[in-house]
Amino acid sequence: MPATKRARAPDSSDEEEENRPPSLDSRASSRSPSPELRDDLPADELYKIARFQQKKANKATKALQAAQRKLTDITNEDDTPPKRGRPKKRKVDSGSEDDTKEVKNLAHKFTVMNLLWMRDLKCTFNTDVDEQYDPLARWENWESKVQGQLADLLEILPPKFRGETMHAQWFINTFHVEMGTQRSNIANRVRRCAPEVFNCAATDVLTSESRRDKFRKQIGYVEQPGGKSKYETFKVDLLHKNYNGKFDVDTVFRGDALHLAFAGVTHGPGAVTALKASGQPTQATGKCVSQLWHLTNSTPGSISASGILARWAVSADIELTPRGAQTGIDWQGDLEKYIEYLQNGLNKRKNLFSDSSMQDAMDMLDADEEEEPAEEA
DNA sequence: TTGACACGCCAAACATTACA
DNA sequence: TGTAATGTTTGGCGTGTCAA
Repeated sequence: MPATKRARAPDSSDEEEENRPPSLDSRASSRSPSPELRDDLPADELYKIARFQQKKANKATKALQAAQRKLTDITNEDDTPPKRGRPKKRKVDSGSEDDTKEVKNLAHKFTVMNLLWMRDLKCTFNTDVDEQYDPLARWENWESKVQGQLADLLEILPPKFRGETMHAQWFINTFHVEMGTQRSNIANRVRRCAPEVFNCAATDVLTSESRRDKFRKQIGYVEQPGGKSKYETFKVDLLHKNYNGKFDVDTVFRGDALHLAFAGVTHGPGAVTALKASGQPTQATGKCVSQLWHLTNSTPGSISASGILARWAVSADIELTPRGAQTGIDWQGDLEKYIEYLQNGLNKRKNLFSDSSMQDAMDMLDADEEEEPAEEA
């Protein structure tokens, strides 16, 4: 076990704290100015007011439900005085063995196929669905991001886990822990595959310094006038097929490294070698997650995660954290921008794609006439 | 048919940092 | 200072392949 000193990366969610609505605080909504209702208001204004009132009602309901859950927690708590020393781990509540196993599997799949990181996971699970949530406005603010996460979750959760079960402590904890484990596993795997993926010597990716020296330009590092430097989000060599120095809608998310990283995650390290040699990821001899999860198609989340993992694998960062401790790259922010970009592209193609490969998804995006994303313009 | 082997998943142990 | 949170590593185990 290498005992490397590690500086805790600042949580990228901190930045969002200011924009974060106090969703469980009913007093907050009463501070907000209420739109004025008049007879001569146009339909779209009336719609806005209806949404505003609906949100207020939802907030009040949420506050009540949160209070009820808290009361239940307190009631269930053991009231014996705490003993000295490290307390024994208590099993508060738990699902059946089969349910727990299923939740673990769902969390693993969700991490790879939907969101590598979730914003405030525990809050998301305790947030109630906003019926007025608009997927097209998902990335506008913190609240809609949470609703987007919730929508993603509800899409993958079987009916038996929706409702009260997904508010259960054992369920949230299991999902949380397993997302972390899965992140760690795939990060470890992708980095192990890095020499194969990037056609380089093992020593090139061995240390933070060697990766920085050899690959930082490929993952978006640019020097700016005045001695400053930064990492680009979209103008990144390895995201593109045959990168020509600028963002290209025809080749972005087509980089070989993305395909290889995705193959490594879903079919195992052996598939990376096979994909490079024959163009097809061979079937792993053991069980691979592709089989376990019955994967039939890629998603904006999985394509974005492949982009992040491919970049991170050859970055100077030692750990896969929301914000890189060595590079300062906001990995979680970049991930969300990728998903936003891909989803916007897909929404313009009638909201869905059911094709069987990442290539097909990219082909659809290719046809899109979208120019360079606004934040990179 | 069977045993050896390769491959990949997973959970537990461990390390480190942040925070109360 | 103790604990929670987060991430890494690794050994055990399950599964598929192949040769004898």
